[in-house]
Amino acid sequence: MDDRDIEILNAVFELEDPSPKEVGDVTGIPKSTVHYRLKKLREDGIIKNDLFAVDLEKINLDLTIITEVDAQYREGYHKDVGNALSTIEGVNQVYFTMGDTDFIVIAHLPSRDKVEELIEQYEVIEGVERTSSKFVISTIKNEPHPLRDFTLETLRESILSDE
Amino acid sequence: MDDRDIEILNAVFELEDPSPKEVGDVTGIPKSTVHYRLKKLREDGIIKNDLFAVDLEKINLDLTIITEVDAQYREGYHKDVGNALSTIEGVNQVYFTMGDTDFIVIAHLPSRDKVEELIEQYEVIEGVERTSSKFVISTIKNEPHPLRDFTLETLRESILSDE
DNA sequence: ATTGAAACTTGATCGTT
DNA sequence: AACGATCAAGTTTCAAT
Repeated sequence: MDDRDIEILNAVFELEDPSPKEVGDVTGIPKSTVHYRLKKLREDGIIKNDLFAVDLEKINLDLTIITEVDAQYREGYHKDVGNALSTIEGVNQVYFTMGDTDFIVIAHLPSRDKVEELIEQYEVIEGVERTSSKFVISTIKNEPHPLRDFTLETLRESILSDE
Repeated sequence: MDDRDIEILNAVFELEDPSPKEVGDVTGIPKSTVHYRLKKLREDGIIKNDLFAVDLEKINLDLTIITEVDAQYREGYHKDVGNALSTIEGVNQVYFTMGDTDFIVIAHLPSRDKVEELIEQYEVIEGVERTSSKFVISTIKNEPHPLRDFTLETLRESILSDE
């Protein structure tokens, strides 16, 4: 992972639909070299192809619910409760956070009358003690490519730091 | 938007690196038809090409902070505060939620000593009254393709409902 | 690890139904 | 709107450095 990889990554995330040719055109690096580097980045698990983002609004899945789930502490329960939460239909993100034993869960739903159902599913998980949900009125930002949230300098620092 | 589109969408999100050929092979729909349909879905803004997901851990951006930001209510402040939050480096998701005038903000950072800095930036925004942050110990799930969180039946119901 | 050139695959177009 | 045939374009491979 060197400066050249970062240059390529940056181009990949700036372009909407990157390809060896496009990245090559933008960076001036020959496309066969870009191909070689991208292959390596994929092999190393740093990036994976994952095409197409969806506009949730357009398909009626724009109801977003953010829930704080408290669970009682027990050996291994982070994982068990976390996995149980992860497999519930509509659940998109599950974070296990510091402090009390709790989770932040973000889910999408097609309609408001499914909300009760969803929360019920959270509460029925063994170990879960309390849930507290918020409706999202509007999603102001949701960037599928976190790399786009950073400047090139920050990326360089962050990526090259642990070599 | 019909059943055939849903079939194609489903194949697209099941495959890691979809293409007219692959989708055609999987669904049995001729690739020229798949091409035609995908083009339409793109034109309608339902999907957009957005290649490559990153493993944040591998590039030292795996520190996640979830913050609840309270702002005092004023005409148009939802938008102003939301936009201000959105442009802060590292901020990945911003939700404006129901109830009190508040936001849920998810950010990624390269290191813990940048956290103070981040929160400081939240608090300096005009109208922001209070922030409360949680460190994420582990990200149990974060699915870049929300469609993968649903069964085909739910998708069908949800997508076809508003025609 | 890099790259120019060759070989091959496939995405995109077109014309017909 | 669907799709078979065609072609231009891009991806991938390869050999030399």
